[in-house]
Amino acid sequence: MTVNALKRQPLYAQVKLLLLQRIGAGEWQTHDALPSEWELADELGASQGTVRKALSELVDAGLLYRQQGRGTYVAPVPGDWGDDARLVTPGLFTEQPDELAREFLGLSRLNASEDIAEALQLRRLAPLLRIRQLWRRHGSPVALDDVLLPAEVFEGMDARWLRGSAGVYGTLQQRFGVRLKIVSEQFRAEMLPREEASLLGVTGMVADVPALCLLRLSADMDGRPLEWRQRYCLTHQLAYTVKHG
Amino acid sequence: MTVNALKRQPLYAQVKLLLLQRIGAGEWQTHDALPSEWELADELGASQGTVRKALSELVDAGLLYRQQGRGTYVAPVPGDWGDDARLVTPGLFTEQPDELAREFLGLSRLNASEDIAEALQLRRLAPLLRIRQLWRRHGSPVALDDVLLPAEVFEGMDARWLRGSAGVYGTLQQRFGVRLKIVSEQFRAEMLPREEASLLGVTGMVADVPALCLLRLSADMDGRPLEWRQRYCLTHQLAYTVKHG
DNA sequence: CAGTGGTCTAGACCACGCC
DNA sequence: GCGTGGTCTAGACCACTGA
Repeated sequence: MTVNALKRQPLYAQVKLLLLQRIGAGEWQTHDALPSEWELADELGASQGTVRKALSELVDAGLLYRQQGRGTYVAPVPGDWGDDARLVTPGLFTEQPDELAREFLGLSRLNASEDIAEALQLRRLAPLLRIRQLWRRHGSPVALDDVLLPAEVFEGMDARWLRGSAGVYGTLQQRFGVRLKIVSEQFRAEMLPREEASLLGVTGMVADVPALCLLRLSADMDGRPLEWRQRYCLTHQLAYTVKHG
Repeated sequence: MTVNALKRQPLYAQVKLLLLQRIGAGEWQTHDALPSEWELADELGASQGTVRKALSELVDAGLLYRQQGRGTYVAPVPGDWGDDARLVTPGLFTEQPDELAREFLGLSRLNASEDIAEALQLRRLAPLLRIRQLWRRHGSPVALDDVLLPAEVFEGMDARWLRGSAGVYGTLQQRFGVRLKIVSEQFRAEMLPREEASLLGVTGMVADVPALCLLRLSADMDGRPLEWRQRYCLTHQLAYTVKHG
């Protein structure tokens, strides 16, 4: 490597970081081809094998995909359900899931509770952005999201962006160059709280409904936690399915 | 490579498969060191880099672990909760989880329902082994497992083995040389059924309790589905936490 | 056919654990 | 100091894609 021996990081890690930054900066758009492994190797003064190792890790991380004989491409940003999670019929693991329609409900501000401040490594009562959105399947509400983001990091967030089709993760990538990665998720069964029941259209006689409550913590590629998401799912006839590695 | 060019598999894949078989056969025990990368390379007639690639994939798959400067070792078989799942306090992602005690309840036989037969790629009504076990935290029941396995594959299963500390996955590894890997999991919120409520010690006035219902499909390293597990978790004060890769 | 990713080698050097 | 895993290189060949 010509220059970048500044840090005592392995060369492939430096290459990976550099590519990560250039992808984040939008140098290549989704489904654009990167330069070939040899071109990158020349350009960065590393060998093809070293570049290949860096690219492989980015492929494993889901940021790139490869096609033999063609090239290496920028992968689309995963939607708000991630690459591996879907809502399908309980017990049927091979079922093709139906598409969910996203409905943006609102963008507001609030202050971090103690738990959330700790998880996001913020001070208590730190300002947060709250994004609410509803998921519908065949027109019926099936899930409700509360997405909490550190307000200082995402200053200038515009509700109009969130009405678009990109979802929260897509918007963060496009507007702020931040790519989130799920760190940890918690699942619980709860009786659906009143406010959420109302938003999910569960009212009247059948008000006492159990709901799947998902808590998600996500971080950027450097590991800085940036998202706390709470999702209520109606799993009366559906199951929250996660495919493993 | 000297001989093994039989299949049109890459050499590293053949090496990986060979090591997988030798590990499964018990050639090395848990925490035993494998031969060094160079020794394996000599022995198998491959280069160190090729052996390294095979080992790396086994490390990624969780079967081996490495210690720089020391060696490569056989990883312990993960417990019935997997490497990444725990029960912790909701909202606290960094909490150290308390240990769960496992209580074997029984081994019985039944015939596969349609769903299960399909998921396990068996004929309808195929015979299954059913293992029931209870999980306690600080003495209180918190989860109940029904593990269903194809009876023909695990003929000779002995209840005494399952009383031991190895758990289901440990027993399958030790007694049958089969290592399972979680393929997919489904989460739902349900009202706890009567039978499960009774086993979990939820009785009387507070009988109407929501429970987290987990459905898990696992396969061996060749991808053959071999386990259908249903788990009810009491998530009143706990959350089922999954760490992501 | 040329260009790309995918595999493999031999050899080198580094960083770490341990005696 | 020695043996281990961890990195890096240069060069080779294969398999696939698309003009």
